[in-house]
Amino acid sequence: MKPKLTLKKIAKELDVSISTVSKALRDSPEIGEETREKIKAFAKHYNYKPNNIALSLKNRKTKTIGIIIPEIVHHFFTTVISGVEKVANEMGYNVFVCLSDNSFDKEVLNMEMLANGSTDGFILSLAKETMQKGDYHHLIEAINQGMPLVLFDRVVENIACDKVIIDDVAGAKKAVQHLYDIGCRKIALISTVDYVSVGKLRTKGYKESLEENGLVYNEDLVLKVEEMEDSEAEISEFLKDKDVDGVFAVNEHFAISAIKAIQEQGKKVPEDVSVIGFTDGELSKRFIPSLTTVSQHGMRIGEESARLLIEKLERTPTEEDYYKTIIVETGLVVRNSTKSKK
Amino acid sequence: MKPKLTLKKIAKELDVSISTVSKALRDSPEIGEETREKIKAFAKHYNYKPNNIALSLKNRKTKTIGIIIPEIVHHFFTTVISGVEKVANEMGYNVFVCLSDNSFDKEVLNMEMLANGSTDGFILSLAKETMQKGDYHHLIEAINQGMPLVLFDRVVENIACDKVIIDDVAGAKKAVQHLYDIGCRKIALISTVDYVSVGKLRTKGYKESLEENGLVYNEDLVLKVEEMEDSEAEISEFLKDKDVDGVFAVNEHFAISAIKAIQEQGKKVPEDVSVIGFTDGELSKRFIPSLTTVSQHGMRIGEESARLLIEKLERTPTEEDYYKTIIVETGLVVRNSTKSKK
DNA sequence: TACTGCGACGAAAACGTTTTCGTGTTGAAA
DNA sequence: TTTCAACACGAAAACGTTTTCGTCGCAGTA
Repeated sequence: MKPKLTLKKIAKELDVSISTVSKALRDSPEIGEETREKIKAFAKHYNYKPNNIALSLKNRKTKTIGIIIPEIVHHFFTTVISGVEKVANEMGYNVFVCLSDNSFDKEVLNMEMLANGSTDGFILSLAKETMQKGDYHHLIEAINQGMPLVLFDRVVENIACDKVIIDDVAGAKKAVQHLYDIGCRKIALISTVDYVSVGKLRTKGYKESLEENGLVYNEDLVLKVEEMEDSEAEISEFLKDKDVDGVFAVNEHFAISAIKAIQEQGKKVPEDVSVIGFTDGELSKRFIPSLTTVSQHGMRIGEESARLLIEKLERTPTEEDYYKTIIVETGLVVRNSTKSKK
Repeated sequence: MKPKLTLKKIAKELDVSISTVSKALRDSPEIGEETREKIKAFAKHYNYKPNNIALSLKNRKTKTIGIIIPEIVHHFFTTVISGVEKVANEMGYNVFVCLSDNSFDKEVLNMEMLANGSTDGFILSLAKETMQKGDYHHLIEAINQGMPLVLFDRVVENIACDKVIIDDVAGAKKAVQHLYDIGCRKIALISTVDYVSVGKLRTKGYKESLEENGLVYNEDLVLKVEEMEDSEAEISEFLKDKDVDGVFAVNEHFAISAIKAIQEQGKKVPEDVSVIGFTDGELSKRFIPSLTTVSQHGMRIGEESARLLIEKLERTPTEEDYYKTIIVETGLVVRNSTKSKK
């Protein structure tokens, strides 16, 4: 109900000037001890808090970073957020999360919104629609305007900014290699359509690992799921009567759908077919059988992204500009959806 | 690289005054057509976008609402966010998401941050630690300062603000009634500690439903889980050799832990024991057996919350102030973790 | 000619800060 | 007594907008 205390009101109340109040509160030696204490006591008593907006306008910086993610249901993204928050808070920054819902328009809108003063820079994982369109003008514009940008996970090559990614190829190879090691020889791949960079790269890793182990790549064993919504039916159809002993899925949802399909055919996981996923989420941990997965260390990705961004923010603009790409190692978490080594 | 176009720069460039530029861009009839077109063309060409911070400062409103949630891993909260975003965007508002990580301090920090100009109001679900402490001074302060506040899900009684909740008691009764209807007579409850309001209320519903059906409340059949981390072990211990034919768990994690424990004892779900959860998340849908749950309609909760908040924001302050509590109906989603009716 | 009215634009205040640069009052040194 | 620091404080600009209220010139009217 009280209309917020300002410097001006304090000044009026205590019959001093605004500048005196400001200086007193910031412990300037310019102000006499008596006045200073009086002002500070008053401010404390009435719980004065400086107006952030005014500060931002004055300083031309907001001490805030934005993170735009395509969807929030993926556990991976939530861990990234945690990582970003962690280091941002340590460095005195606040974090605003925005969702693009995988929509190009919403991504652009969010960026414009954040770029017009609300934040000092942002961290972004591209929306699926954006990658499909291949339209990155909004990124370039932001960069040109001097907004630092860090891309993570779903990135695109020729944009001049820092990037934090995992080695999808290596991760996929790790997964397929593990399947090979436990004896699988007929290994299927369930991936996403190719314009999602991770789908493409993980497919590449799958191929390479097959080759390295002397297996041949067989198109019949590869499914590229189009629609997330119908993925379950599509996967079930794909696996029907297929002679496989291992499945590598590029995310945990696909992996679970695969397990269900396999069980419905009367086969057992992992005895008859071993299944391995990507992204270590809640589902992977708690499903029965629990899933062997390639873990992405979302937390670390978030931390690195935030570190890169803040580093850039706090550098004097005269320093040389160059861009880094940080690759965060993947790990392999072995659980019960794959046979044990023989 | 270019230091952002401002009204002042446009004015200088075109040799008119700042006010003229501002008016021209807002299509004021005060400005002659020729000048107006010239200015608009220039602005468009150089992609002028007004500075949000300056606007916020001037208008004393940000057209932004904040939502603070305790944790992001619960699918329920993510659906609430979606709901909030949906109606907020429709009404021309932006949404900032902040996490309290269930920590009291972080909740207070987030609120102060958001209250100092960044947002016009917020939507909040209380952190566990806050409810445990019972310290709500930060809420009261915010309200006193004229920041509208909407609480959802984890609310507290005597705070003067709008609230959006589900009828936890009724939802719990629905669940237990369903167990009764399919023939269960020895029904266990797995709940949280009582200071989490939902735990308390759902326990109440459990009791009431037992009574209504002529069953007696038996403390031995009730577990209040203390630590989320060790919940699995705790639940397993609790169910050991316990003679039950139905389990009502107040969230999906507990429900799944219960199913695991039951299966480990060599019993079958749902043949020997029926299990029902609360909150309809990803896990419930995809677990095997899929979970029968009480669904909370997070999307609608988010929508209602945003609607309430914006309504309050756009009302002239002279109008009468009173507070609503909206109760969103729960639904029962019957899946495979409960027997079918006989 | 003198007044009125209007079209087209500019000056300035305001939002809440911080900060630079005064300015007036002391007390002490010369 | 004069001069000069030191001290304690205030005025004002600046950040980027919007908006109210001029002001100026000119055409139309009496």
